[in-house]
Amino acid sequence: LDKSPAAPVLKVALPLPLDRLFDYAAPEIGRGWIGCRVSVPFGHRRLVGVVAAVGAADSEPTRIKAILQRLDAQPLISGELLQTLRWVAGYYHHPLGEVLATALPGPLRGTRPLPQVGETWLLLSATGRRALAEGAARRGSRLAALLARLGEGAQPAAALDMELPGWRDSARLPRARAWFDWREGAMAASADAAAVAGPALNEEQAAALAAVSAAIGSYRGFLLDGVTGSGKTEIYLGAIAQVLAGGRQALVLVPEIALTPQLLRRFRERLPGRVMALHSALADGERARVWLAAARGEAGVVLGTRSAVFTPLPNAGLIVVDEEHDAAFKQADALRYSARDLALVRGRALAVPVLLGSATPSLESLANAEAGRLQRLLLPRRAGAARPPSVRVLDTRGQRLQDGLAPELIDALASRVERREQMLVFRNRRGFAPLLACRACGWHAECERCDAAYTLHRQSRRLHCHHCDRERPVPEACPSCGSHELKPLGHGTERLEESLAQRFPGIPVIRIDRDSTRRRGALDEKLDAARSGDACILVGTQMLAKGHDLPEVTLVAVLNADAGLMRADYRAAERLAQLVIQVAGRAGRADKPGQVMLQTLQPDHPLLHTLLSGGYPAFAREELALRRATGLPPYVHHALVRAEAPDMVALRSFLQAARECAPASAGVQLHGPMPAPSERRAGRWRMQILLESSSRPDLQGLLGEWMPRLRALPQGRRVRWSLDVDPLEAD
DNA sequence: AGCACGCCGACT
DNA sequence: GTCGGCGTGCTC
Repeated sequence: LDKSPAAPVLKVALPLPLDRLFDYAAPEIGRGWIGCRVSVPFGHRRLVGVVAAVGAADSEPTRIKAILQRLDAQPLISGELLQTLRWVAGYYHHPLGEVLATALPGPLRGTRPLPQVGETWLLLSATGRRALAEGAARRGSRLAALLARLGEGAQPAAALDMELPGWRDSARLPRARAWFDWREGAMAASADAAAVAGPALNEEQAAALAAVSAAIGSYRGFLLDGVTGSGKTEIYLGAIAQVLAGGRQALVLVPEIALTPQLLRRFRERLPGRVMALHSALADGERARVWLAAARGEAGVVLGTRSAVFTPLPNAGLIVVDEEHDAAFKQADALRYSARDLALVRGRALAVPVLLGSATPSLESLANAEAGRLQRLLLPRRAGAARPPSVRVLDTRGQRLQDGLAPELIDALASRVERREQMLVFRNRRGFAPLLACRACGWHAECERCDAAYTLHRQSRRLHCHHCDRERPVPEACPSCGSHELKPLGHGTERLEESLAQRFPGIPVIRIDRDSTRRRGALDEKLDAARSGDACILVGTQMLAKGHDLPEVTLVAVLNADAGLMRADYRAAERLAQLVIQVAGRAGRADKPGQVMLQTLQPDHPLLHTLLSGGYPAFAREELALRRATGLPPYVHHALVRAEAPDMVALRSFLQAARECAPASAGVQLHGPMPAPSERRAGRWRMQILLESSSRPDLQGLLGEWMPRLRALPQGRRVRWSLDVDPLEAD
């Protein structure tokens, strides 16, 4: 190989926490290498990196090694995506190599050849169609479900994996084997399926869609602010259909929990053969195939969760972020990006409209609309003329609660049980009881490694720490005084399920939380049961509040609605307001008005008043004014250096040194080091330094100077630390 | 991040 | 006498 000083080298970004590129030699170096993956020798290992640039070496020529292998003939990451990922590395002050590794699906981070893009599709053969027509499969069987599904058109195997677990066994049954045809290849396989027509749009919907349509072909940010049930999805589908008709791609981001088979089915019915899903439940190989299909422009619509924001879109036409206020769009570890913010960054770079939708927009997006950076589209009416639910506040001060429920709530539940209706009891604590305490001496079970109480789980008969996942058996006697009077205090979803089932034996109680839906498909079984319309009481956490349509629910009860207001976290009010509105949105339809009951110890809280009298818009106005007056986001910008270590002294000395080496900047205030909100977690002490500025450029400028110094601090070796730009929690 | 190198305590 | 603790330095 030519190693003369003038020879250009590849500047390779490697998946390491080192903020620089490494020089490698290769034959015929030119710009065609940029964005290609290469396997390279690195110390005693071999790594796969991405060529970020080509140019003159800035390391000693003798130290430059040659690459081992070029993995891509054509760039895998190119154009706008590469540009955006560079921007991400800069904005979040994260090494480019790690950013690239985050953006690539797992299988593409290695040296193995790229998976075949063509998906496997399953469709009915002629005998299969006859079998379907004759009802050859037993009604209600998995085989019958598979036949029915394929009767709608060909299906990708991956979609069936999600919707009909175990379908492969059914398809292989000897008597049924010939009913099915397998096809390798493009989505054209199902192009014969006819699109299901959508409902006619009302006036506001038509206006909103027209505004988005007019923006197709250039960048424009929209905030689609529509109450629950106002038909935001119809706007998405309408805009996507137009984009597809123009031969362009659409990217749709949804929170993890919202990407259910039902949503997928709805998209697929309306846009047959065009929708590919991208989410964490997919096998790695499948994710890689969808990603590659998008990169080749073959995927028309990519519907995915947070990480799908890194999907390549060579023919981009539109980006949608549904439930844009949802915290799940912010990655909470490693590279702490906000998929919602990145959607806007990409939209601008791609020159396509970006549609942020929510019934309860984030205050960030509302402020952006206020400042003219987003165009606000309002859908103030529930489609189909459904009435909004009425809301009652139940003051539990001085009340005698039974099983954690106020008498008025019990009456309300009882009357609906009698009428065989559906109700939903929301409680944001899973487990049986949030506390196990000793009646004799006041001791309570506390995690040894965190500053948090153990939650009692009765089903598993264990104490469970929700902060570090540690589990231990329930003690027989109080470890402090030996008394046997250990008593569960408080009511988690598990306990509510039990007590409601006892109180109302004639009606099924369905619990929906992380514990009860751990098994694959369990959530959908439970939601299907609820959607069947049969009378039941649904008990659950946050999971119940998000997105699922439960039109038969006539009563929604929120227990401990104020729990969030006790906390110092300045976003608690926003989250509570969103939660209340979202949960309330689950209740009622046109012919069955819904009732919402909020059980609280703070019935006079101003937030509740504003929210109940003026709805979310009034709350948001007030809260934004408060944020502005008190100098909080979105009117100032935050960055947070978090650090944790088992050794408190090492932790302090790192953050002290960090603070001392911070460059002075008139526009940026530093606060701390101070203890993190939960000061000890999983045996580690946690502290942080908060940066605050009304100017993003000032904040970015400081971080740009500070981060390299911070990385060079020797004290940093003994702690785990990270930077969070635009953190969701900052106190 | 890994991984090697290097200098000090308790073991076959 | 060695096995192994983790501090520190380096990786094109």
